[in-house]
Amino acid sequence: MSNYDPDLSRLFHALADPTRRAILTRLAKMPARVTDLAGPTGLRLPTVMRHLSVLEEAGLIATSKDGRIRTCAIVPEAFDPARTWLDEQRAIWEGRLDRLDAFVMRVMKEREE
Amino acid sequence: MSNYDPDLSRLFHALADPTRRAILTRLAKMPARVTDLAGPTGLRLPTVMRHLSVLEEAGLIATSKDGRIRTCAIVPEAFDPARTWLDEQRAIWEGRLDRLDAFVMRVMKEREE
DNA sequence: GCAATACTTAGCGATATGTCTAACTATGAT
DNA sequence: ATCATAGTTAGACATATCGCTAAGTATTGC
Repeated sequence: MSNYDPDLSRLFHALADPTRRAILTRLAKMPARVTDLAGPTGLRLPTVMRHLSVLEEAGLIATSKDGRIRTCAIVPEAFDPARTWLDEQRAIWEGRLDRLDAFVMRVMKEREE
Repeated sequence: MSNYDPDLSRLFHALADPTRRAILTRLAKMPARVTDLAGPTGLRLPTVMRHLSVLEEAGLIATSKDGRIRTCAIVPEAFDPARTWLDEQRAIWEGRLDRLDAFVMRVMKEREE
């Protein structure tokens, strides 16, 4: 089970902040510069920088610098482990339902006899 | 856009802790008492209680008390908003790819002329 | 009744998080 | 060379988080 994976913790933690989610949504549309990202948030540049570094350490964005401009881009595959974990939980839960179904079926058959 | 939804923040935050994920995986298999959940974690009861209340406030689990025993159960639908948000991001990103595709197709057609 | 069981509450301490201001570096434009 | 732009670093501050111990309450079993 991947629960104790620190990457997964970092990923979910990165997604737990509204500003960071807004930045991701913005970047999902197209890459952007740091200042462009800061604008809509109403936050100061250093604050946004911090959010960006959280996102980058979680692998959710990649950045590169050209001259004095840093361009940020989303890394779509980075969302996969989160999705996979959610899928796993659902599978476990559904597996439990399946076992319940099997149980009910068995009881019903026994009744027929 | 649901980014500024505090529920979503609470949800992702609840999922960002390995102990809480382990608890959820355990509960996905079947409901359990508080002490049963605490056992595998190696953490003290009050600490586990805190995790449980974070999970409950995020809507991920529901608990009920019978006598002196509190039983915790998973709430599978509670994962949906996280899943939905991830889907939305993917849709936005894929929409961008689609537009890129369309652009490439147009350029190719223009070249043919 | 009394002891054991199963939480629950209160409060402490270390560390992490999210925000800011102030001062700095590097690059581009004139 | 000078100045504006774009980002960076350093440090402060309030609050939140995660773990703990110690001391409660409420139920159950003998």
